[in-house]
Amino acid sequence: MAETASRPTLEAVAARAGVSRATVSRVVNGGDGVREPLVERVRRAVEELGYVPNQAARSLVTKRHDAVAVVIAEPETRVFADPFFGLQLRGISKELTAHDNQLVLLLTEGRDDHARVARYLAGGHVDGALVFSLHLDDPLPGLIRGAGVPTVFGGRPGWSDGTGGVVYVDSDNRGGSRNAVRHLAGLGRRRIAHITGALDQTSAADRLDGYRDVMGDADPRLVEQGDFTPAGGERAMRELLDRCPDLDAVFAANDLTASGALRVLRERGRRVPEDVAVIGFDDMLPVAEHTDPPLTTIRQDIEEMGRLMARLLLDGPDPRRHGESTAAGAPTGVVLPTTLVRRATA
Amino acid sequence: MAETASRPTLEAVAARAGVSRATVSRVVNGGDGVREPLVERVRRAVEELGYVPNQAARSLVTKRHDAVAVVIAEPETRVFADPFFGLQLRGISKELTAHDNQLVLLLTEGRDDHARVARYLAGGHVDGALVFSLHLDDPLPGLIRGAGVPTVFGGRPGWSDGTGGVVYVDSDNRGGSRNAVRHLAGLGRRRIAHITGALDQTSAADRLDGYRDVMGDADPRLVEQGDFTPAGGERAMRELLDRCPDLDAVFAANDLTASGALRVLRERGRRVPEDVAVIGFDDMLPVAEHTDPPLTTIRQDIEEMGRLMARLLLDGPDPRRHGESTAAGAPTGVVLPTTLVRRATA
DNA sequence: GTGAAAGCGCTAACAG
DNA sequence: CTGTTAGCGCTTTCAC
Repeated sequence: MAETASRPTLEAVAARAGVSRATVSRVVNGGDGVREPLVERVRRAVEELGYVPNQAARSLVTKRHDAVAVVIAEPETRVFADPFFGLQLRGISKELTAHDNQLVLLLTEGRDDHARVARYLAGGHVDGALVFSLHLDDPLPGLIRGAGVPTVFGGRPGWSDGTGGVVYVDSDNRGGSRNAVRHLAGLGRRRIAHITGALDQTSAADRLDGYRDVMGDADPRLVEQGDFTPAGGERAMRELLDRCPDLDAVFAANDLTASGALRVLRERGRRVPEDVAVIGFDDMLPVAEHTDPPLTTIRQDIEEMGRLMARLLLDGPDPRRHGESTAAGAPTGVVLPTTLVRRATA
Repeated sequence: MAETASRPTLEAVAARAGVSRATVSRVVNGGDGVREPLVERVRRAVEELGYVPNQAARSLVTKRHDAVAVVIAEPETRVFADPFFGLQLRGISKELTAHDNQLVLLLTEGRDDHARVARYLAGGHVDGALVFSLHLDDPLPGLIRGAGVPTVFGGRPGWSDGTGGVVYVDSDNRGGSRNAVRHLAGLGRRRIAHITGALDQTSAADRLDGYRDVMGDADPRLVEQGDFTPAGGERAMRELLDRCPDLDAVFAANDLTASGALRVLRERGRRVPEDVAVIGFDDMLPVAEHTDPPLTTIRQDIEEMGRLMARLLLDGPDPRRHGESTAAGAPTGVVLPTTLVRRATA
């Protein structure tokens, strides 16, 4: 690849404006403490020369990079199969942009990549990291914490090993789940089944907990494991129907799962919502609006989660020594509310 | 946000290994021209100290960044609604990683962002750019070419203004399209309709051209405009059915569109494929495998497109003065083949 | 083959 | 308020 063409330096601008490099630097960085006429002259010189600061030189002295890494683990599975991460990225990007930070995307596919990511983060190339760690046993979070970079996690990490101080943003999975099941119960449904997500992710576990909160010690055969995919939803729905033909409602761990369940329900001749009411989770528009019939679901504001993660990283609580307890001693998780969106299935 | 903790420098490693900074530098950068025992000593020192080169310092002198920007315009519309960009990103990421390059993600949402991106690219922060420009009238490509950064476009740009030398990677949309229509014709279908994509994108235009290549001057009422979304597919399908109740096949511009069309077909009581054969484009697995019935479609290897874009940027033809004609004078577009994947709808 | 020295372009004390 | 002066950590001639 080609080298970047040589661009004008501070020196050049200074010469043109007839001032010192330091003055130009001051103006470029906000212009405080420089008298108006000079500011003006420098601005013009910058303009005329098309000067853009050299970030490398700046970083070298400031030790800041104005860049944040976004680490997404295991794209092979879900990533981009549903729009989840895309939306999250959008939120992150907006917030970072507003703070003049760049987004360095790190996608990982396995153990080798973990080492690579850890090395990169430890290398101090970025000011912080936003990490999506999907699985309970993922070694990545540990590596990352070891790297000593301020980090915010997307979704509650599974390894709450008591260290506290882990910063994360999550939806109120448990509460939303309760809401869903209560809604179903309010509709008069009594045999409410649940298709879980991949239970090695806290979001799935939390949603299952929410279901149990409301259902108490209901028939355990009403719960079947899914994996957040339509195919998993189909499989689980078939299983459930065979096992409990009398079920009259299904709460699916996400919209994709619900779409699979819906397909099986139709195939088996159950009317939705007359015979079986269905409710999903996520409110993934392209999915939820186009199932047949349109899906009632629990909405989480995914883009906002992304934005919040970035904000937390940039202004966050005690970012100096992330990983320790804060002064308050509290683990700093932020949980966003969910809302029920009613369409046609429940 | 916190500053990056201070890490060991070249100097420290040199001291520890009992050599000069220059020697350490040589070893770190491949170790050519350094005698084996010394290499060994330095390696150990690096290891023990956990030394990682400071990229900013290196860039400052080499003027290279080992970083590539990926610019995705207008996320609001399609991006991440279908897995297209995600897959592409994955391919890009893999290739960049293999070349030790970082991926800087630039998402844009409007005119303001354009200026921002142009400034960033012109600022020489990255060694090159991978750009997805969706719309014919997008000003972004122009701005980017003006920034003087080596660039590879994803999808054939619409503004082939005769300058030549534009490097891009695209699927054989037109050929794939012909293939689809011929397949339908081979099945004995005669009234083959086409639901287009958003026609301000070259991929949609090319697919329409392919359809016409085969259909010649067929009934123009068999073509209805869509927009690459399921909703657009539904709308267009309804229209088509009203206008030409005798149609016996539909070629949709992408799988999402086909899924919408399928829904309407079912709703109107047409059996697929008996009454109406349907074929899509993309082979977006989560969509194509789970339509009802599973969708026959034209596959394009999206991840490979991404990988190829990155490869082209990194080793590309005459990258020094991108934008000019190459020695051969040819515009350097790379077009990837497509294949027909037969499932149940055609 | 190895070391010494000179910057890369910028910011941050510190003087003036 | 503005200019002068040191480096930031690294690569790269250029001698030895």
